[in-house]
Amino acid sequence: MEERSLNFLEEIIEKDLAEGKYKSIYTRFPPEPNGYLHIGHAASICLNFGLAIKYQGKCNLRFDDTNPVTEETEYVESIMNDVKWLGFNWDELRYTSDYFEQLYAYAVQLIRQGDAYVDDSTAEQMAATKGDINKPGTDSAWRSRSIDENLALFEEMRAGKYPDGAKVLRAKVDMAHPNLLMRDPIIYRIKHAHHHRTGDAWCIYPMYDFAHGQSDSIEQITHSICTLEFIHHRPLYDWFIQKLGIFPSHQYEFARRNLTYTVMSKRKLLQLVNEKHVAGWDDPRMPTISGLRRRGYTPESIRNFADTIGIAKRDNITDVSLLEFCIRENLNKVANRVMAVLDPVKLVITNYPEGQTEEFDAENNPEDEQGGSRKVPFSREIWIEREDFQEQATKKFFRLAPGLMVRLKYAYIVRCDDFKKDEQGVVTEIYCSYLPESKSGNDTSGLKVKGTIHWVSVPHAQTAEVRLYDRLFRVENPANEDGDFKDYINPDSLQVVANAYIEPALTQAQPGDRFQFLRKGYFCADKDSTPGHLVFNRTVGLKDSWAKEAKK
RNA sequence: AGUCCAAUGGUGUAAUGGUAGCACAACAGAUUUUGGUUCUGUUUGUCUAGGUUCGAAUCCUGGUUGGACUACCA
Repeated sequence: MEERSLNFLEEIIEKDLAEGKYKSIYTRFPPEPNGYLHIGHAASICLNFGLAIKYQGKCNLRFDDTNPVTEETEYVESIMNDVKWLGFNWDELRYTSDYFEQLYAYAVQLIRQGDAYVDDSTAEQMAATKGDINKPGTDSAWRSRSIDENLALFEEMRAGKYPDGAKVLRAKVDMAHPNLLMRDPIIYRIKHAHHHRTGDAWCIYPMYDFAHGQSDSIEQITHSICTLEFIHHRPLYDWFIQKLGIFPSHQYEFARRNLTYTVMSKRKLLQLVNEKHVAGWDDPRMPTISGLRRRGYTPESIRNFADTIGIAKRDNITDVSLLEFCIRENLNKVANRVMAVLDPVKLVITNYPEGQTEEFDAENNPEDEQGGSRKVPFSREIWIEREDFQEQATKKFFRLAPGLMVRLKYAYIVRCDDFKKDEQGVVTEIYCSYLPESKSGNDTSGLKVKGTIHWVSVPHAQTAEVRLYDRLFRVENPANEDGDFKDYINPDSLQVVANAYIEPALTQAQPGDRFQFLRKGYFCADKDSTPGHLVFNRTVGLKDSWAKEAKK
């Protein structure tokens, strides 16, 4: 087992455990069901569930559903699905809405203690009396209502006597506090809205600040981990726990994870979906977990990525090449190799008898001794990749050009003798002769060739649609650029190859199956596939040192 | 401007007063029936100025830079 240093949360936990502050730890992953989870959430999921596993504690999945206007059951389902797919099991499935009655009682307690009051101010009036960063706020005219009046009014709010916005319940903290969140924050507002779980039972809903900490407390969460932007909420979080005298959960913050060449805010992702810049939340170009899944990413690779980037408290933007490294590393070990030609040109082996065919053994995965092999048919005419031929070989080009030899993977060495072009100058056929004694496995030719290329036999070829995905944005950090982030969308983020040629064995592929298309990259059969029409998504290309060399 | 948070190679992250390390990326080479994989090597870093100390990335002070906060969102 590799010795790894602790991150700052593990240090806190080990200290708490060592000092006997807690017998075991309890964490939670608390998404609001108002969108799909993305790779940043995946890091948070791995963190919260991972800590619980590492320290033999527990971790809940809790939906923070206090705003009925934006939340939907569709999101609840996708979130549960994503967490499970990533490989985690929650101890308890909870909803903040489970606690509405308890939260209401907490609010009443605060009123009785003189720590909360009903305010009739409008939103504008409240903003005007809030003060700002440099200026203290001023007390609301309703701040000194009697406890009995507050109690009665709050009950009426719940009973539906008032329209949206007519009244709010506020905590009585300090209107001059340097932390704006402590200037008598709103804790309940009136919303005559249908809730995805409680239906029309309520017309008042608690605010985040009056729900999150209390929910943590109810669930006996010991370490409540959230992102940095909530750091200013911590004094309020602690204030409520202290005033209510409930289980003291503690909040800890870490920096949210960012990735280059994408956006990570739910609002922006929702825009991409609604404005049809992508085909949906699970479009393979999206950084959503469902998008990555459809793209062909494995749970293991995402967990490994989350582990590798670690956690800290400083702003960050991780290079997407690290994510790509993680999926390549995983797929290299488990994905079967197959041959597919994406941009075909015909190669004729002039000295191979017409009508003759052969079958070669092809190993499924050189990285896996148990991977087995399959048969690949061969004939006089084969499809090869257009980029594997040059009319005049540039320097260091180890593939086909007149006079040059390559090995056809699993088959023979061929020498290029000639080629044919059409009126536009496009190469239409390449003529080669093969060396019968160079047969793969018992090559007695004594020849060494530098290049090996993939191919598909023309009469045996099947077709498939192949979707070549690239990064969604042209710039590293679209959210930081001037103007609309959507101006930086990469127009070539999807290229569709309508008719790629694939070897016959591939027609057995089921949606979700992952392969390495030899020399091209890793691909995943898409859910759009039908028995007669296979669709493959490119997960990620292979590292391509020739592409770099060719640019020089 | 007030409060809070953070500053370590191109990127991410370690070193918890004692040799600045790891991964990705980049570069060079070896191996290779994938220009893949694997292996070897190389380049690049402690924001700044003081202070404490035998010794500071680490502790202290000032500065600089970046971020967060002024929703009846979470």
